[in-house]
Amino acid sequence: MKNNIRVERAIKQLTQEDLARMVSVSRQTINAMEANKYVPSTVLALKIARVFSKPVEEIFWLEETD
Amino acid sequence: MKNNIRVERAIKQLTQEDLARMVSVSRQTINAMEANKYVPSTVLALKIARVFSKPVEEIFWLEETD
DNA sequence: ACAATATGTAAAGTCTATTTTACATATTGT
DNA sequence: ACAATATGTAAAATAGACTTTACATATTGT
Repeated sequence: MKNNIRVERAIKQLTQEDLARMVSVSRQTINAMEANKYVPSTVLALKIARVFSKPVEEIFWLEETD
Repeated sequence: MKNNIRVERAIKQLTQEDLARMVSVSRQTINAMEANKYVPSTVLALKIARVFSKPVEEIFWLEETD
């Protein structure tokens, strides 16, 4: 699975720490997600999508290998 | 977080085991999700939404407590 | 009623999401 | 250039996602 978080964050001019606070996780969690180091929970995906006012599918998408 | 999986599954006339196979998890995983016993990964949410041809947000939604 | 299928649930195990702390490097503003 | 802010990353710890096995109950079709 891949994601667009870094781009969406740039559009909204949010730092990793800003976003982390908005969705109640640590900054390292945001950093690791952007680096595709792990798959977030659905709760976190819904919260992030809500911050960016976009559907989950526009921010996270499956790859062949998923 | 809550979900609609049982309803969507009924609409498509799929058993828990059918759905489990389609998204490559165990039947107990589907059963536990329907019973709100845990929050699935985003990969699993995307796969389930794809099976039902609906956006993730129409199948999973945040509660106040999330 | 009987047989087959579907669902509920539980326990133990594995794997991985997420946190905390800490430090190094990169970027930005003045 | 300097100071402040932002990002990368790592290690150890905790919590929770997901599996496997197993059994009990409920539902459905004949």
